[in-house]
Amino acid sequence: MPELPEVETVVRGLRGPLVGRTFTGVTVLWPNSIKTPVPELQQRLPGQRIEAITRRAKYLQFHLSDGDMLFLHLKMSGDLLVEPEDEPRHPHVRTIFGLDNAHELRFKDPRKFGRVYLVTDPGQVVGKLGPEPLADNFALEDFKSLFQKRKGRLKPLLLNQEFIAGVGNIYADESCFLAGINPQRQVNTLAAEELERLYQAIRQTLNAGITWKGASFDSVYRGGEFQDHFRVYGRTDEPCLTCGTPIVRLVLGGRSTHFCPQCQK
DNA sequence: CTAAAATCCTGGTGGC
DNA sequence: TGCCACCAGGATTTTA
Repeated sequence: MPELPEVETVVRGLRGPLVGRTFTGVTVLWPNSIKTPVPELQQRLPGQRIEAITRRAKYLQFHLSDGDMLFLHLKMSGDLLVEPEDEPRHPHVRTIFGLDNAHELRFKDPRKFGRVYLVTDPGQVVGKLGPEPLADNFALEDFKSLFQKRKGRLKPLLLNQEFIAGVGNIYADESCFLAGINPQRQVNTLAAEELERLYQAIRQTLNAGITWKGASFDSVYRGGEFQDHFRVYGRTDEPCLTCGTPIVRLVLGGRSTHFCPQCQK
């Protein structure tokens, strides 16, 4: 559920406490989450300083002093905490990164979907991702060109990270509503004017999510307030805020999808 | 090629 | 109140 705005919020919160710190060790409590061989991770990470923390799609990127990149993906339920090493750990902490200031970076992840990668070549992790929708140089024409030769329904395509990066289930539904486009639409039938509305809607929705510091609910990520501004997501059978028609829920591409059948054509 | 289904997981929910 | 079946959901893998 952490999507682009939630991950961006986490990244911004971690820069202060972590940039300039040096890792001292790694404790792995749930080995399935570590996508680099654990001995290699434990051998290479200690001694590396955090030069910068950035975001790509829904990944956190820790730029390290030896040229390595540490990637963390929060997936469904992940969260990151910086706490004093003598403070008791929450039982859902799965990986512990020791720091040089008697603190620890703790990867808390109840559902165990989160992932950790340490690589020299970032392309191994993020090489196939589509463009960042909020990048300054991501223009309307770039967005339109993504749809060349594409088929299928709109919703699954928006969730495809190789198509466009960082959009997840919530922001896809909210963007379709704002654009007035039914998520079931075949993308090869979208008019230029509709693509323009969708481009603006995606950027506007993601920016709103960042402004509200992401969405918090279902005991997942906490701190943001975007959940109070959902127009369709999770509002099944409730009246559309524009026209009063009950919001419809159906499953598209295996994901719950919410839309107003009156406002979205 | 597209598309759907299965997979990984567990806290929360709804039914009884 | 307690038990339990069921579900969400990002990304990957498998099957159609």
